[in-house]
Amino acid sequence: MTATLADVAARARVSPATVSRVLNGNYPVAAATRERVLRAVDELDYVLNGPASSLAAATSDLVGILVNDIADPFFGIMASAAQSEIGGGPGAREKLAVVCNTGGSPERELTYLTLLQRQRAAAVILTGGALEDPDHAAAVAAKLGRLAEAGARIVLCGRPPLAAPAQGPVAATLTFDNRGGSRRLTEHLLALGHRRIGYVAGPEERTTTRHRVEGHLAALADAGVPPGPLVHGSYDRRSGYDAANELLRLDPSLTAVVAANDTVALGACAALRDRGLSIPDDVSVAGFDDLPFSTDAAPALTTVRLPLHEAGARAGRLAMGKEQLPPGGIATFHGELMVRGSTGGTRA
Amino acid sequence: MTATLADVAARARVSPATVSRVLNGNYPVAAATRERVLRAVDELDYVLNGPASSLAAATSDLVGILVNDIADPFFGIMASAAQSEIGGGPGAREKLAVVCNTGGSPERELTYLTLLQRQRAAAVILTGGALEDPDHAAAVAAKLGRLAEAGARIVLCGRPPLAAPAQGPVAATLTFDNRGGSRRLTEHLLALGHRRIGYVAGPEERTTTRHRVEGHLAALADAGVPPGPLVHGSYDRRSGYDAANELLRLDPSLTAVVAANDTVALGACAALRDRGLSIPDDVSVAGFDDLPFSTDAAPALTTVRLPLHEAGARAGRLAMGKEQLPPGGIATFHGELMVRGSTGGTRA
DNA sequence: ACAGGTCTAGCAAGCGCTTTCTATCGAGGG
DNA sequence: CCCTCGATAGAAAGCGCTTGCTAGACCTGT
Repeated sequence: MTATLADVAARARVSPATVSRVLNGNYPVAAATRERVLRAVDELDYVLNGPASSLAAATSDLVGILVNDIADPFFGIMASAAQSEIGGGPGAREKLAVVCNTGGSPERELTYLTLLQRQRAAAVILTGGALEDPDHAAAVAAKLGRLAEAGARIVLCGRPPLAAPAQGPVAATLTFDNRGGSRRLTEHLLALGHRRIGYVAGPEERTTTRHRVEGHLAALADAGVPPGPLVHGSYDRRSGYDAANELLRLDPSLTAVVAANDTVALGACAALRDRGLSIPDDVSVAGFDDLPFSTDAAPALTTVRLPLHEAGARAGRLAMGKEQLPPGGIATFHGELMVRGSTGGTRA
Repeated sequence: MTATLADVAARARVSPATVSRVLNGNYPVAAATRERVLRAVDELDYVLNGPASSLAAATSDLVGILVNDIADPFFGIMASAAQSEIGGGPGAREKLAVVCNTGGSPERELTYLTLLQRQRAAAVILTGGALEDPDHAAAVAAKLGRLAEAGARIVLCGRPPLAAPAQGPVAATLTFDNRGGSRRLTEHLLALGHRRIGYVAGPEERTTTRHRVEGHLAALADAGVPPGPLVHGSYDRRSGYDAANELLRLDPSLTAVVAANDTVALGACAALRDRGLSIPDDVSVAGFDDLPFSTDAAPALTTVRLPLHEAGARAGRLAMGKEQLPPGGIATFHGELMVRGSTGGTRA
């Protein structure tokens, strides 16, 4: 049926061992022999049997990238960047970077981790906010430990480091300074004169959500301004729409709304518009992440730009071992406040 | 180091064969024995060795989903839908749905196909427009043939069927009626009175690009309206921005611009705004796909909604064999015209 | 001319699992 | 009460590849 190593060997009149070595290029083979083998490979349309190879070598060339929502460009951008660093490593044996969509479900996250462990993945990148449930965190930590033990390089990207003992197996952690970015955003609003600011938070129990809320509250506290209403929701447009309405119900005098991310912010904008409120004249709105479309909203969204591409690329490189961080090292990426049309001064 | 089947067998005081059978559940095993084995698995934290298993069984549980741009929600939505159908098939052995980002590069597409073949993938889903280069098309067709031969189920989603002989190995093809959708969109513009319509096309040599252009031209031809300027570009916002400027340079009297997709349309809108033109009063703009953010643009984008989620889910089911199409079957999804604020009548 | 290197290539032993074939044990049927 | 059959479990032969070790062949330097 399909050609095997042995077939190639026979055709090239060498031993299977030699073919394997030509293919892996990690052992001296005379140029003439190599040539002959390569020709045979070509003529037979030979394709290495991955499972067999992985079994014998006890490693595979799979690299898993876990994302919470593949339909969200926030993850798409990071995954894309990571993948391009992993794909065609020159010289290195081709790796297969695959993205796994957990959909934010803890079970699926664990399932994927198990499947990757089963495949003896060479590396695993976990992106985006982590769930704060202690049980789940422990389960993930345990799995990661198991994976690392089996030789996988673990990289966290856009999520905080694991608690002390569990962080051990993690090769590198890239975090976003969500707290700081959020704080600067709120400071911007305060500087514009806003005093009644509503907050549309992301899903509860997520690190990202908590950090952004904390930054917001810290800015308010520093300014001696009491926090406005806060409601939680998922990271989608609909949730932003509903939340904005709820916020306004809780406090009709709001002059600004800060959202968990850009998508949610756009939903909030829609709700405000539907109520006949003008942005930013009646209410200012701000998002987070600075996804590509934020600039096309009406008005363009004030938000915090996160270096998603850069972080993803770095994560990819770390996963490939192309770059090192001090073991268990942590690098933090900071956000940049992008002031645009959706925020403005309060009416005097 | 890591526990193996044999370890589990020893602990459960049965043979490896029995453990394997319990795990695969396709052979009668006495309840008591099964119980004992399961306990041992648990106690040892045993995780099946994927490569070994795939090697012995000559199949794997990998399902590849190829996308052109993972950062583009167009693909993200399809991939997400497909993945959720593949993920937790109840009963069935857990499959690992992985998405591979080709970045639109023909080489990477082929590389991924080879890697999936190497892994003995159980199924492969190719999404989005295909390159029309005959050499590449032939190479892809050949690879797909090889994959199918090795037992992989092939599903095309959002791309036209392969040319006659090559379509053979393809289990199912889901196409979008890009031509029809595009035609209706242009008809809408014509009905509004537009006669000078510029077109921002996608990358050349892509089926999607060609079909959308054809639909547009067909509508114009039917109405006896001469085509306006057309420029090609990639599927990103920047490209839309540049193209719109170019279009206006070619014909300053344009009253409407149709874009290859929503992202491009938003770029075009930005360009028009920067030139001080009002949408839709001076120029109408239309997109394609109806991605979630199109509705938040200013003004909201008139576009053609494609049932991305539905198509992706169907593709996932087909890939899993949960659903059948007549062999080599083709299903076509139609787009729905969404008229919103970005298009309006021409000034009388 | 010979001992000691340096290069290449082959042998063969697995890697951990699946699966066919065979063996065993009881339980009915004759 | 012996034999046959169904239900379970085990033995063992691979699946296709990698790699440590060994074996020639050839080249140095002395």
